[in-house]
Amino acid sequence: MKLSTRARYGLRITFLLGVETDKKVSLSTLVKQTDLSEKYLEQILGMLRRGGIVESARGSTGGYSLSRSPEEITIKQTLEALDDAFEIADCVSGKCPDEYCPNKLIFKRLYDGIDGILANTTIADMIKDYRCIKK
Amino acid sequence: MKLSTRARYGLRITFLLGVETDKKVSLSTLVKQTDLSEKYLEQILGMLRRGGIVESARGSTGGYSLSRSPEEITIKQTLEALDDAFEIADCVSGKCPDEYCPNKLIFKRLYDGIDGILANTTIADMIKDYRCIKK
DNA sequence: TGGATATCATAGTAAAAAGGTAGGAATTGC
DNA sequence: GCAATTCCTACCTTTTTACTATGATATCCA
Repeated sequence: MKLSTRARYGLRITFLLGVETDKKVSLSTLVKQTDLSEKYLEQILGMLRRGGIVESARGSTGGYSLSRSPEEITIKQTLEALDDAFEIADCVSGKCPDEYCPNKLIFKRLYDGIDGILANTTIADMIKDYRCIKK
Repeated sequence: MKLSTRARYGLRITFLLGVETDKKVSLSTLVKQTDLSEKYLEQILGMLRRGGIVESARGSTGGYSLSRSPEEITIKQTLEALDDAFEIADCVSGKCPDEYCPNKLIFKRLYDGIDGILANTTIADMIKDYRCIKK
């Protein structure tokens, strides 16, 4: 039940792009801000792009930016783009072979709790929170 | 963010023992009820015992039983015995090197949500839920 | 038009974790 | 003493994680 490091980095990157709304930020700039290797970061950005979280522009003045405003990007969407399913167990998605699985209800409850938080928190919230603790 | 299979099995075993309160259940009986290998099950039961969830009696009339009543065993305690930390990220436990980590607040929120559910649901609740869907 | 500066796609790889298996020792009841 | 049980722990195989590395492709601009 841990989040992958990729998910954590990805969330952080999305946050960084959220702070710079509407500006294209190049990979090399993000490398400086995160201390991650260029290639690894690139891979994570690729996932975020394919997941519809970020947009990219190629060429010498290219870079990355959020595909929507931070208010419209939920943490759930971001984590999903990074392949982090947060699907506690197969019970929840109905793949459980056992119709009367005793775990089913508790897992469902847990899933709904997590889902509610992730789906109702956006990148904008992260930014707001951050500005709050920085003061 | 998936629960380990060990955690799932362990929870299920705890549930099974909860149904048979105060009776000693032997490993071989549990094998029949779960379709898991004897040795694997034994390992899981060992963790539950060391975690204070189940008690065991050796010898030819031995077996396993819950160490407390189902009402007094939370899902959280059970999962902890099975090494499933559900500690989303190090941020939460204060091991984050970055004092102003932008992920910190969202992860904290998530952790608290999960923790609240797990700490307030017991094996007795699982049994009640189960009897409910069985009807 | 060519080269500098970007992103894009994907293969490879070392280390760790997950998911078991296996062998044998210790305990208890009869 | 012997059968039935739990206990301890080393080992093994497969999958996943967390990167690294290589090269292709696109765009701007002098």
